[in-house]
Amino acid sequence: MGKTIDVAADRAFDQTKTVLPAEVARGIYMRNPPRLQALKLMHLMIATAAGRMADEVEHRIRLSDIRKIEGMKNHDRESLTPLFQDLAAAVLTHDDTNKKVVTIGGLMDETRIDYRDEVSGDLVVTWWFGRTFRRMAAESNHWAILDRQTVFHLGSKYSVLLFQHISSLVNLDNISAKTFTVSELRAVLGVAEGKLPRFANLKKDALMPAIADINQLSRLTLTTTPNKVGRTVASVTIGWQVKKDPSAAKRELASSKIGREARRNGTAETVAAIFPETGGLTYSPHWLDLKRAAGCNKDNDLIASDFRRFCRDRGIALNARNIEEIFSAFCAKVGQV
DNA sequence: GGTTTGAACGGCAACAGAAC
DNA sequence: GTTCTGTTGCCGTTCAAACC
Repeated sequence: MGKTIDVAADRAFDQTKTVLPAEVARGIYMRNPPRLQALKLMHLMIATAAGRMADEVEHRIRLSDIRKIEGMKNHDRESLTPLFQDLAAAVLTHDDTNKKVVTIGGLMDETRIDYRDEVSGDLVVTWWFGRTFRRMAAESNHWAILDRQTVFHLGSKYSVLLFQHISSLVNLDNISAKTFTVSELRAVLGVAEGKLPRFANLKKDALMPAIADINQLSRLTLTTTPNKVGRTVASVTIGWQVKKDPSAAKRELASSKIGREARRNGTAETVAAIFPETGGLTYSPHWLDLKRAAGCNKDNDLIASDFRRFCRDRGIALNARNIEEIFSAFCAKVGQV
């Protein structure tokens, strides 16, 4: 058994993260990539199975649990069926270069939607992962730990596929960029054959929106550098950095999807601020600026914990509309210590 | 000079989610 | 439940620049 299953089992309690075998995350091995909602469903199913994803067992989830996920549409039997059809059509190709064996198989074996209780508004979905997926998961020694909230909020399948691919590379030592040929990039992004035939379209409609989406909603900042042969783009280097202050992304995840693009482009106001729920202010420049402007020099960790206690005692939410004013007034009162 | 390519711009259908 | 708005995904057109 590979290490990935151990990591998934250890983290099964953590509802905010999904452990994904790197072979799946690097979707370059997946043909017929599913549409966005089906991809999110796949992440939910793998997260639900966690340390048992490689076992030949039945997994189960209720529709009501799917509906609880923010970023997932309000599904019913009719809308779920084509998504499972998508997942059933996804083909995994695993090339074991040591054994010199290529394995081709499905992600899913069988999915059943039990609608006996549909009248009450609930369904039970049971599924068995395909043998190829289970073998891949069992033998996997590399994994990606994905922030579940980010995955469910990403707005296109291109974003999800690129995010899971880059996430599987982020923790590798001494690597902070990877170069993809244009055809590899198409495979990573899951661009169907014959679609977006020109690089200009691929860039404008798939790559750049995905980069912008990931940069806005995740802990990562991605950059792209086209590598040309003459005038033709032959490959693209994608670099990544982990944000020192992810509070803007967290704020965006907590806000409405409406107007997100405008905020991304800087053509609309940013969403209301949220004071960090944990930790100090050392890596939160926005809150540090407010503290300094208020003439306060108290320790960054202490002022944060004191302010959270202050809000808790008075029933003030950390995402209150005027949280910045309240924090500024609090800092001004604390002043120099 | 013809062809290919990237960049910029816009249009349209479909869909999701918010607002009422 | 319906309407409205924002967004995605895809395609087409035009222009300029580079290539053959």
